[in-house]
Amino acid sequence: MRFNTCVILQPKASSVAEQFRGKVRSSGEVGLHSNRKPINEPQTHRVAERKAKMEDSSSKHIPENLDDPPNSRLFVVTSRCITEDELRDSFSRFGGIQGVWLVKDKQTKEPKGVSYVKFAKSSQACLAMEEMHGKVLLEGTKPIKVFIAQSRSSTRHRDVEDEELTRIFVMIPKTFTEEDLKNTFREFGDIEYCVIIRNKFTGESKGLGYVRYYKPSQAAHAIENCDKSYRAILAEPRSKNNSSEDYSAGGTRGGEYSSADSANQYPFTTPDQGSYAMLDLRQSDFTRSLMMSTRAVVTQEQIFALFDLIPGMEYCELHRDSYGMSKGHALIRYNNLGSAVYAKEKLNGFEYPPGNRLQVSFYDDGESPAGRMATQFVTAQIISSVWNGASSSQMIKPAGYPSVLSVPRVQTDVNLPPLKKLAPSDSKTKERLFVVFNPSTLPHDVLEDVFCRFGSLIEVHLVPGRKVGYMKYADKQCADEAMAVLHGRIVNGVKMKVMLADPPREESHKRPRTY
DNA sequence: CGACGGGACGC
DNA sequence: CGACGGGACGC
Repeated sequence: MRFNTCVILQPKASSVAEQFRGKVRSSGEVGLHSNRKPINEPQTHRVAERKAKMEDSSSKHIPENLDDPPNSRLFVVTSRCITEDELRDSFSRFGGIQGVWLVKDKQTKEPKGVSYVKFAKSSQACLAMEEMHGKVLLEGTKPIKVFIAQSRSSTRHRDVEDEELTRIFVMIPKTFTEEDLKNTFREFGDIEYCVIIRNKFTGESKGLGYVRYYKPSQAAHAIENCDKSYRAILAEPRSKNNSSEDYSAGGTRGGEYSSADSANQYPFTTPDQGSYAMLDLRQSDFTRSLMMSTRAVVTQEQIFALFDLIPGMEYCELHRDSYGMSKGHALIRYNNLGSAVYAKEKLNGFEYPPGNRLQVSFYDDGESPAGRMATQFVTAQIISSVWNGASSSQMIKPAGYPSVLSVPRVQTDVNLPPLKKLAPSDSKTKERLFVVFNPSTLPHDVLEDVFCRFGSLIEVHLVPGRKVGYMKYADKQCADEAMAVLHGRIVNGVKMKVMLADPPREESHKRPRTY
């Protein structure tokens, strides 16, 4: 036992956050410091299988990786007369000490009253900080101050605040509520609050969240021990926010749409939702009205039924041109812009009756600046959202709607089964297909349209910048059938190789618990 | 040939 | 205020 120093622990506040970190003014210097070499801590290295070479132990480390893992090193301000052994003894009860180092003056070799204590884990360092800060180690000396050491590469000279050590940033299922988040992470410590990052307009979770603990050791414990699939890391402080967060067309910033909730309308166009309330276009007849032209014989009832497939139609009238029956045009109006844009997207070029392509355009032909803006805006949302899973399929009428409307978008040399619903996005993937496109990739929505038809499709994933993608299926047989039917086929002029995907890179993660 | 792996909060 | 050592793997 090298416990020959009487360590006096003065009971004080236990939370670092509450404690006063007063200045230490060490006056006299008692030239008592240990000159012995650093002692090898029983590290958990498994270097055993090396050539027998460096067996003479006591020559190596002070830990090489000073900041590995992050926040595992303490910066300790003490009396100048503290020894390395005394420090080590004081902190060893928190476990995992990898090194203790007293800073000394370069010239005089006198200790400067500051030292570093390296732990194996951040949680150990944090706990030691919380417990030891403010303690009096040597009778008659000032209480010590204990901080997480700045990383060696950092040039900052500020103390690391608890604020930076108590909030973690995690990836969670989109279905998680704040309650779920709290229930998941409270096993690691007392939680001050949980926040889920949501789409500001729709409230839809982005699958990311923050958990604020009361103590750094709790946050560290969570990061070290929570399921790896949460990818927990320390959250960057909010204050020094990245200066450039632009909301404009930011490329991969998709997903800014809502899920359906109200019965007969597209949620992103409900009048009381602010998406583009600023463009006061919702009540404009022009931007909600479509013109349909046809050369074939159609009846008022047929056209009505067709455009009524899109929710929100409030007016539809067919006008026959002279000498009836050979030509006609119809005026259709919806009660919201989104429905009108969607109807145009889906029905323009649609063959009805078969062999006859309908022409559908905006009544104002999209020529007004406001109309163009609105069209672009809503179209962008629709393209990425319509076929995007269970929530959006709610707004599609169950009978016939999808299969009828998707016809003009996809041309292929194979007879496709009708559209099927996507599997819920949190379904477990049972099989993945790897698809190579030649000469170029296909749009996401087209692929979803094609690959969903065998059932249980969870998600289409296109690899950015590559001509390949992955199709995730919740059912193996569905995936196999898709592969059998689609391999080597041509969709919209693009030939596809459809293969089983290699297993994803091993990451030994358990799946997130589902409560 | 043709391979995935991610992340940020209205002041 | 109170901040960064000693010593050198071996293809």
